[in-house]
Amino acid sequence: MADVKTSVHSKKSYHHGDLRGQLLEAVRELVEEHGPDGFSISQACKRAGVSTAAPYKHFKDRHEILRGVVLLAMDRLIAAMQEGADSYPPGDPNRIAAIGRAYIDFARAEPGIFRTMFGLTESHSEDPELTKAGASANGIVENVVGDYLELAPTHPQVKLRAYALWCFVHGHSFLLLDSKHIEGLTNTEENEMLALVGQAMLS
Amino acid sequence: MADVKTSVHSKKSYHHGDLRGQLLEAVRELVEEHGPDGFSISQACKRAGVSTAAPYKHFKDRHEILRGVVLLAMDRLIAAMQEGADSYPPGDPNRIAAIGRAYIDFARAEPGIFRTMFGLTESHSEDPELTKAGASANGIVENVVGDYLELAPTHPQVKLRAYALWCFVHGHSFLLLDSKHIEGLTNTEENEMLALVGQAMLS
DNA sequence: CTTGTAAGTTAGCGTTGCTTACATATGTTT
DNA sequence: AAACATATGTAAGCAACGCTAACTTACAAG
Repeated sequence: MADVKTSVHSKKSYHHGDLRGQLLEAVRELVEEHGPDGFSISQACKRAGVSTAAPYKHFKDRHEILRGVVLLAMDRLIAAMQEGADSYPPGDPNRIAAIGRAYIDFARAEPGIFRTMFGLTESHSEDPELTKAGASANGIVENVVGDYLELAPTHPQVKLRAYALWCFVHGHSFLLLDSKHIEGLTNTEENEMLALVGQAMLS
Repeated sequence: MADVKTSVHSKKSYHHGDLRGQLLEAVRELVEEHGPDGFSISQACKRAGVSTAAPYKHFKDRHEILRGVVLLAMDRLIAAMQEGADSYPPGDPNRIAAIGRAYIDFARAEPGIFRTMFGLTESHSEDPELTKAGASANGIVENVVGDYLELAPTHPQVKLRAYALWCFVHGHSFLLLDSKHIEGLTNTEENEMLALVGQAMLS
């Protein structure tokens, strides 16, 4: 029982090592296992090995915990998108498809978290950090589209096309999770569709 | 208090008024007011003027109530889409944009319900009625696209393009709710984008 | 050593989802 | 009409949950 926290330091300090981080991880797992609202603070506490009152030393309420989880997920998603983009040289149309694929792959790999990220009723247009993260993701797409069209990322046409692409990829990701996707859509067909839409949107 | 039930007559409602319907309506209102998970059975019971145990004579559990609310919303959405399509003659490209606009307008008009419809973690690919409703909505789009392309609605190319359009509209609707939409996107610009995407996807 | 503060604990309140047992209204049968 | 079966409501209560209050412990600085 006591060996859990010895991972951090030698002393058997029955003050926790990194409870905040462990809680975020526990909630992330629970959300992934049981859906956006299938988790409870109690369960997360049980996983972290603390009492149910402990989290309130680190988070104001349930919502703030979820916010933390979503922020970390945003970082992962943005990193994946950027990585996808960086796997092709600037101007290469494959860059755009790579970003879309990273987005879709993330939704497939972490459906619970993905749902949570875009399911928060409150705080989405309010929270500055979340807004900033969203803008960051949007910026990646705009940069790549701008490179391709050889226009500034702030150009209205670039922004509109980037947004249209985002709509498509986002919608597809969500429909995938709801199993509403077209029957028998193979991976190659999906890639073809991505390419087709990208092509259509950027010509 | 008692006059509520006198409205209905004999055959349909045995005992009191139409509690099932009243509960569905109460939950719909609550979901719209407080978000997909901001409602409680207790509150709905209070609105319907019954005890908290009454709903369980009509619904198995909380989830089944939500399912009923979502099914009714599906009917409304499908009706709106069909109405949008019917406002233009077959083959008219405006038909496609009209369906998309109906979809988006629904999301804007009933954001809480819209979120709920596509936020249910379980039962989406499982529930036959929901699947059927989803297929029905999909069918509307496929029919219109098929008419336009002068191909059968079951033609692979029709299905793929219809799906791509749906992805776009669905994604845009969701991003709208999350206030992630492009800044200063006017209605006319939105319509232009709809037309542009429709054009691009159907050429 | 004393003391302040950060980070845990226990105990408990109010609400929720749901169940069990009981009460009542309605239609059908006799 | 009386009895029954069924549909539909209530009352009471349990377990789990979010969150708070009050207390306790550990560490670190003076």
